Amino acid sequence: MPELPEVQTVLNGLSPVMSGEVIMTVMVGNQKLRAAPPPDFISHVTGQKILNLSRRGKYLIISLENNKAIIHHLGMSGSFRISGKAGDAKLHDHLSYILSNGKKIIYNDPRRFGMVYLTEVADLEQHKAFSNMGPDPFSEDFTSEMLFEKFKSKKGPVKTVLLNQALVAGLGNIYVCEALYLAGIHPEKVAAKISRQKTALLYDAILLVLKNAIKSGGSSLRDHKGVDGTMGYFQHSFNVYGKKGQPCGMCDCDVEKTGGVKMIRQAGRSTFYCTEKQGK
DNA sequence: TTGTAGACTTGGTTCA
DNA sequence: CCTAACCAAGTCTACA
Repeated sequence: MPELPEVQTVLNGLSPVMSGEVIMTVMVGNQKLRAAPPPDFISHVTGQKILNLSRRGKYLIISLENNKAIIHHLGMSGSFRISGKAGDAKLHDHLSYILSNGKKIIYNDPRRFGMVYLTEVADLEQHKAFSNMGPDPFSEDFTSEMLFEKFKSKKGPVKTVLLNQALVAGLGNIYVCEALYLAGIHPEKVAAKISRQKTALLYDAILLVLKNAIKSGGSSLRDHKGVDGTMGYFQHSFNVYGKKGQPCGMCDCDVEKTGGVKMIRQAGRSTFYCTEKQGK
């Protein structure tokens, strides 16, 4: 499911239910996730009060009273749901927390690309999930000028460069395509050759598309749902993603002539763009 | 060092 | 209609 807006949606749903509660019981399935909970996970987590939940890039962080932090990554298909009753197990449930308020928080992940780590809160920045991670787009460290500076040394296409979490954290295939469209930048443009002015437009576009997607509860293409099962609806606002051959979102040209949104392949991933607004 | 392809895994969609 | 092939929101590793 998860680029930044989807993870934020999950966080917004889980936080009010989990914060301040005590984890009474933890159940870990035997199917291996990409990074399964460590062997001592259950003993360190059980009986602990949850201080708060937060997000860093595409990771969800649950901070506990014993100064441990649970780090969740939802991979490609992970989701959380909140359940009040027993006997509602589903295929691909891998981990569940039963809280002092009686709620059951269940992590489900068909493709098992998800990751669960446990670390000390004080060591979070040094953890391998974050040690090489760029700033969160909503942090003060992420600025237009910083983006321009980072681009200077990048010879690769801007689309691929933006997917690198070490540059800025949280962008994935969908929102990179959408941000480049809003900024009017061709996805194959070499990052180092983008002007300061264009970079400023891109910076604004990234923040705008992420904010709007969060407002919509993320994008529900396949697996993403809110914790109460509701679907995000930002996919209805896509301008180019998944719209091969169709008119782009702000289209005012003749699709018969232009062929509509173009799809290409970059570094093994699909890229969508408008030849009229972003160039050939 | 940097950039790209491949692997991981399951399931939904499309097409012969 | 059934099946096979292909594709997918991410990240890590292995090469060129």
